[in-house]
Amino acid sequence: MMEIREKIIESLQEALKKIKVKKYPEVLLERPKERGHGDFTTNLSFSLAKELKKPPQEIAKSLVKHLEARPKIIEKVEEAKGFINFFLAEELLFENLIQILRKEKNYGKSETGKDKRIQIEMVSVNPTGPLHVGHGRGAAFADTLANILEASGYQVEREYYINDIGTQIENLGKSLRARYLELLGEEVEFPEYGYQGEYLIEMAHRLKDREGDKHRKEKIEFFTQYASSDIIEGIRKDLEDSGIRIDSWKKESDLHREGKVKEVIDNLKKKGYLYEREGALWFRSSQFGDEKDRVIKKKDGSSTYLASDIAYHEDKFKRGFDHLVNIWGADHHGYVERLQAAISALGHPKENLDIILYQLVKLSRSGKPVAMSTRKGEFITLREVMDEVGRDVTRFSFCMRSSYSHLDFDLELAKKESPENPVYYVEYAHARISSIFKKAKEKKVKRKKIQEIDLKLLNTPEEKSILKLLALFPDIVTSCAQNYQVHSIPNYLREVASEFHTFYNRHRVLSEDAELTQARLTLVKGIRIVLRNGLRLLGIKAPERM
RNA sequence: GCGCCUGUAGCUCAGUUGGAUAGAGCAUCGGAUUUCUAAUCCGACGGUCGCAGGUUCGAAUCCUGCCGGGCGCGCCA
Repeated sequence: MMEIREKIIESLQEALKKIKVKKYPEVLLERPKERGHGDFTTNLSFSLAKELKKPPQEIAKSLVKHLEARPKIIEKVEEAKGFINFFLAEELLFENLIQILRKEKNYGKSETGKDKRIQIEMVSVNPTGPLHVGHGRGAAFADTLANILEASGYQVEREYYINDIGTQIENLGKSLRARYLELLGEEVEFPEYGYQGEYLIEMAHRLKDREGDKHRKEKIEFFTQYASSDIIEGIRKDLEDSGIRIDSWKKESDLHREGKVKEVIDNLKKKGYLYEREGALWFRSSQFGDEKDRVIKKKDGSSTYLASDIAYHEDKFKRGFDHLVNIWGADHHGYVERLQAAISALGHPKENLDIILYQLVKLSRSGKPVAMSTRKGEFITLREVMDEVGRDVTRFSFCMRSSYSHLDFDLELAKKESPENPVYYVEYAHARISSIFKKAKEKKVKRKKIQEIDLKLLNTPEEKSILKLLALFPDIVTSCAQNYQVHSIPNYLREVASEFHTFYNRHRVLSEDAELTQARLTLVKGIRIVLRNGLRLLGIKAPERM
């Protein structure tokens, strides 16, 4: 479809020359929502009206006069209330259908990001507790976005950054130690900022069952290490079972061990962006748009989380990625500016780092709000939701909404509504088509070669409409990749499924009319390919049968 | 108090860089199948796009103010 857009824009530019307009704004084509307004439309004459001192209608009319219809592309051009509407030639849509069958798995892919390496930092939940629903949203979103970027030709690496050091992790270790000693019958005070969740009690049980009391005298480091790697293992499993791929796991502790944190601090110091005050070392982030300067090394000599994070991003750039994308929960938004400040200070163009925030999930159970806190052990885990409603529903639901929307999630409601989840509507369309092919095989319908099939027989309004819709798929994928959004994919798939179901109810694919049967089999095959490709982007199965 | 996000049908949300008559799903009501899967289809009902101004040919979309909701404002991560 991209080429068509370009061709129309080209003809418009030629027409502009003919009516002697030299200066004109960028020609924008959009897809009208009203069917009667054609397949593409432009408001060009409105933007020209002021300069030419003519009413838009008049400009549009004279442009239309000079727009030669290109028989194989444009069937009709018309002026309407100042807009110029283009109607595509049917042949183009038939040609597109052939392309869909030919490209199959590759239909929807593009080379927008060819030869570009992009890294996505995703999930990166602190290993202090299991993944909860909120994390699940971020993970599903990030994974889908990564799929979309891959489909757009980027070389994508998905990385999980593990904050495996610092006070939180220490508290985790202290908590596990307390639980463990409790089990061994010792009286211990639970740490003030300890993690109170059930999962640590279970972990302590497992430790005791496996290794008895031999860790009674062990130092905190042992428990810290044990607890965090146990939790990481759980997270790894949760992600795997959600179909979420992580290519690389990066530990914060490694950055320290490799001296990268010190290195980056020295580097900033050399550039003159650090200063001392009240015994601490500060970064002049306010010079780069942050609201105030930030501490990078504490009074006690240890470095802050920000220092590690700067080192981490410096490391990513050194690994040669052209572009970095971080998917963060919106609760981290206060952190965006200081990190971007650091990126600029280190001499990287700030456009090379995009931080995409997804809004947090507002959780409730039967209408009652649930405040989630990993520390207090109050949360609904991703695992729980997946067990209750299934992976497909979970992923589809999380990707259906814009990442900016403050999602309401009620577990009871989700359970109740999951049989009605739109994902089944889409999957069902796919299953129905598969069933048609099974039937065709049983009936021994021979498939003709595509060149021999008369696609012009696809002439009902339902068929024409589907053909147009199918042609939009590559544009949808591309625009998702450009805007770092994913929700148009589920919405689009629902539309495709909806049009298919309508078609299915009104017309038969397998009929007495052999020629028509061939044409319609081609059409539904095209639909199936688009559904499959779309579902694959979402990490959801496309069932043959339901 | 300051900052970011957000407010669209009873509910959950779309609405493509400002476009033509604001759309889906769910819910409610009514209808459709001896046919390739009824997890389907068709129809009806449902709106002051939070409120008030402004910008312009044109605003749900941009600007300002107010109101409501979420989140963040540590030498925590």
